[in-house]
Amino acid sequence: MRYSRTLIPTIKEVPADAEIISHQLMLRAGLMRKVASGTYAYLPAGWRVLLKIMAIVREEMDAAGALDCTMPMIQPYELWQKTGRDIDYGETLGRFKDRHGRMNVLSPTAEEVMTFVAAGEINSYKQLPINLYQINLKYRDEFRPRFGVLRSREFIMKDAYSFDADDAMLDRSYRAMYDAYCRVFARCGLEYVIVEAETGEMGGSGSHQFTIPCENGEDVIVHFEDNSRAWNIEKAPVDPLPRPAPVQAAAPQDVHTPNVGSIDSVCAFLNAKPVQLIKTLIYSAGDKVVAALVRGDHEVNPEKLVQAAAMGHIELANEATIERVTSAKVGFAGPIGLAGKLDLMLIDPAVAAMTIAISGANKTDHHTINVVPGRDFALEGNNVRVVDIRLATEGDTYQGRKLLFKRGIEVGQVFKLGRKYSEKLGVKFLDINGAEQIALMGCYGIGINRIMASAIELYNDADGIRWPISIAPWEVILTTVGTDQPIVDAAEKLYAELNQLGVEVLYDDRDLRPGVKFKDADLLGIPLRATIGKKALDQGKIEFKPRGEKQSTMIDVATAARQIAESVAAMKARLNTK
RNA sequence: CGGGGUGUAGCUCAGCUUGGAUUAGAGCGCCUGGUUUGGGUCCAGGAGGCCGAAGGUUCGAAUCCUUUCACCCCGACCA
Repeated sequence: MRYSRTLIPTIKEVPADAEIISHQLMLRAGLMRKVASGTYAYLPAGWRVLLKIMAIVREEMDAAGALDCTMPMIQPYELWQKTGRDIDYGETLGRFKDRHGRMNVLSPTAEEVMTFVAAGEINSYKQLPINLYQINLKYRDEFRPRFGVLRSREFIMKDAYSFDADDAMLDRSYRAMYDAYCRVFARCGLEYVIVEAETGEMGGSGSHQFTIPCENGEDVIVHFEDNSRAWNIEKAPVDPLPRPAPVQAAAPQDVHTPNVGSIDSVCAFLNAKPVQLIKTLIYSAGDKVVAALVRGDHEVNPEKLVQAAAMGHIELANEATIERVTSAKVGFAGPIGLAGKLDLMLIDPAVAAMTIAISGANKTDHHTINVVPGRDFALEGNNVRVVDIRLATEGDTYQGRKLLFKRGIEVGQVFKLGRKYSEKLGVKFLDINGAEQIALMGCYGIGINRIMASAIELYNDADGIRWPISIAPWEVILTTVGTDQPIVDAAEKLYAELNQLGVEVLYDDRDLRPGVKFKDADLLGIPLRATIGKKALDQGKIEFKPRGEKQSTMIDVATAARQIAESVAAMKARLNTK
């Protein structure tokens, strides 16, 4: 590709509305432009990067036996109603009515269609296992798109769906994807961490996330110091605190705390610390009401809560429900005498481990002091249980080992879905005995754009991007200094030779000062640069230099193309075998 | 959806508090001519704006008021 004939609109200044480095560099290097909040146009150089990432993903998926296909982006709403995800997804699900008044969904993911299609075609155990995948645009009407391409409304995802006859087969399908993902991210040149994850709205029984640790990540990774295990914050387990020996304490007593509802204001008013408080949160699950008790300085982990409650979709109760259950305004719920008015009360072990606590009094503008868990409210009972329902905090332990936190970007996730979708959409087959069975499923996603952005987050310097060669828009940039005929002739010849050898080369043939061309080359982040200038060329040499290194080596014009091609191959091989 | 902020040239921004001599500006980018050629040359000339939109106040509005839209940040939410 000749630089003068392509469109790579680099800019010197940092765009005002780009906060994180990958977003800034993608704009500055002319890879993309914003069209609206959360939607981007990819320009030629940026699109080349995405194409290369997709090619790697395809190769590894194909090698793992998955089958490339494509599903419609516009899907009938009824499919989503069948699985209940029209509700679960909420406002994030993009939908529109067509001219006939039919409701449609803009695909945010494709479990429903893929399962629907599979249901029509799968009817024998002989067809299993099978794994279908696509690389396609996805749409999610995010509350708040941000961080450039990391949380956009429209993005490219590879999503694969396996259909399996039994648990062992699902395990194998899952493992094949897991291994393929390791290869994909290694080949993309990314350092990644695999974390144990929750399945969230996807449903299912097991999940791992592939995460790129970096400062600007949105996900919190909880891990052992030696990285031998890591969890998504949603999943991270914590050791329960030991139950204290019984203490002598005065009887519980209500105190007047006018208009003091939040933890902070209660602490200020009663001169207490959050650790001394019991936070009582009221949730709804359909028509059931659940209370969740955590210590004042802890947060409820919604995923753990859903698991523990086992009532399906669960959300914070509305004001009316809270007032009905607690007989008080919002902000004054407490555990004493509450269990009888609920379907379920879940108590975090850290609350059970408190000696003397402060809680809401179930009376507007009142709190109760001298609350002793186990004495003033039961820890066990028909509808009362002590169970881990909180988010881990830094300093917590698990299996006696310290838990550390770091941030990361989620670039891929694998799930065992079980029968959640196949049952509702009818993926049935006859087993070897002629008995009807419902297929087990797994689903496996990779965020293509996120790979691009996280590679930049990981590899950049003051001059710009430093692409891993496997996903760089071009492998080599050929730069001429000056426009003397011998220079141009040598460059044209080398350009032709490199193309012949299959090297992806961007030939900067522009009549610009060398400084400008070098700056553009560095900003764009092409891993190797060949420079043809008068002084060296007079001695039959050209300069060759990896991005980011000061020193260039002189190579003979005659053998330059071959040497460059060898360097490219060596760099790629290093990523492939990692 | 709550809180905060910003909309002025393609980009980054000044001007707005205190309305009028600013004929709406600067730097970068763009076009023309010259100059220069190993890390974003220099000189000269030029094109480019309903000051986000709509109402209002005023003799007079980029500037004050009201409404609205868009975008960004924090939060809530989220595979």
